[in-house]
Amino acid sequence: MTLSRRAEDLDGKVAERITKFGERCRAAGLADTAQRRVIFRCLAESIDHPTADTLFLRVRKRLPKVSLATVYRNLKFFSEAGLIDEVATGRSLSRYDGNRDPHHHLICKACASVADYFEAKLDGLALVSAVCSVSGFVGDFEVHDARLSVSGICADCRSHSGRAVEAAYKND
Amino acid sequence: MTLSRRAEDLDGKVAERITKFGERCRAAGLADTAQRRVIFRCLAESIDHPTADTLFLRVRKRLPKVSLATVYRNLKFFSEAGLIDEVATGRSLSRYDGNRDPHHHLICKACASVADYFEAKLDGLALVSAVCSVSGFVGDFEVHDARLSVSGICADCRSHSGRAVEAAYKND
DNA sequence: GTAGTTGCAAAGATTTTGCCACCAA
DNA sequence: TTGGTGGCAAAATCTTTGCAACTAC
Repeated sequence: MTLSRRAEDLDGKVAERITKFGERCRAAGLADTAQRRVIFRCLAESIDHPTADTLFLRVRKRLPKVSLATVYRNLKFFSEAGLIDEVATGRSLSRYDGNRDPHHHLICKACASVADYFEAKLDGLALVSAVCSVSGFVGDFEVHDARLSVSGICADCRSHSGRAVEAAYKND
Repeated sequence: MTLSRRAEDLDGKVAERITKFGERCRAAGLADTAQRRVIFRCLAESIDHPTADTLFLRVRKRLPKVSLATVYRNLKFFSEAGLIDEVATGRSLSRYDGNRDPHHHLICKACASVADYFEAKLDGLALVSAVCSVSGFVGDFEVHDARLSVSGICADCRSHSGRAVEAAYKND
């Protein structure tokens, strides 16, 4: 596994997201700054749903003077503007996802890593449409999105008996 | 809405969980102390998936001398022992759920409140078996559980245009 | 020019830990 | 007894904020 998305993705949707970031930013009332472009690009190119701190380390490689506060601030702005998602992991550390296309998450109970899980059959199972079947509401709750959170143990933790995969990423 | 579960639940599964807590605790190698019983009981009787701090305030009503550290420590122990769940919310504040029966969550983007969502058609077992049609694995990932995280805007936030429901609970 | 943005440092919030007295087994 | 547990306070970690300098529009 690498830190970057698969090549076929990079040439497609990810590249498009990065290209359109500037206009999406302005549409949200946010100035199009160098820091924001790099923060978004680093997140969009990551497949590991990084924490703010992990992303900061990656951003700093391209923008050595960037501050952690700027990363935190903009992750929050992006999230509020719907440009990125905060991942629901059940851990207190916030993780972010630059891919807002419908997909699910595999969350490791041992190392808290998060992997994407695309499964057309589940969309076919009508999970999301079942949830939103009544005009986008469940009772009084206005449904925006429904995702699967699949929890268990990732391959790395099973083979290394609990050693945190995260460790490898921390040395960014 | 109240802070306690519906009466028909209280007389049933919730009461049973509380009754069996002692033996479940010892089975997990944890001593059966007064603090642990109250912490678990307060969580099991809550329907709002409280944060550690909110739960601490409720526990303190029954055990005035309890410390916040004890609540944090035991929530972690209970979670590791599989007695409770940490709720995946996409916010940095950890929330806990004393109900480990299969159910889903409605997570408000505005106030971060979490409500339960029971739907027989989408019950956890059906999801798990759908997800891991091949012997409990998705690729190399060992699946333990699969839940829906439904995000959107809760009734309170829609009617009060964003006022945090949480505020009501904070005054425990 | 002006409003919005950044970096820095400091503060705030959340969670964990060390240590000794105390309690359950 | 005796190892596990709890309370307290301090530390560690994570996130937000105030402010002066800088930048996009």
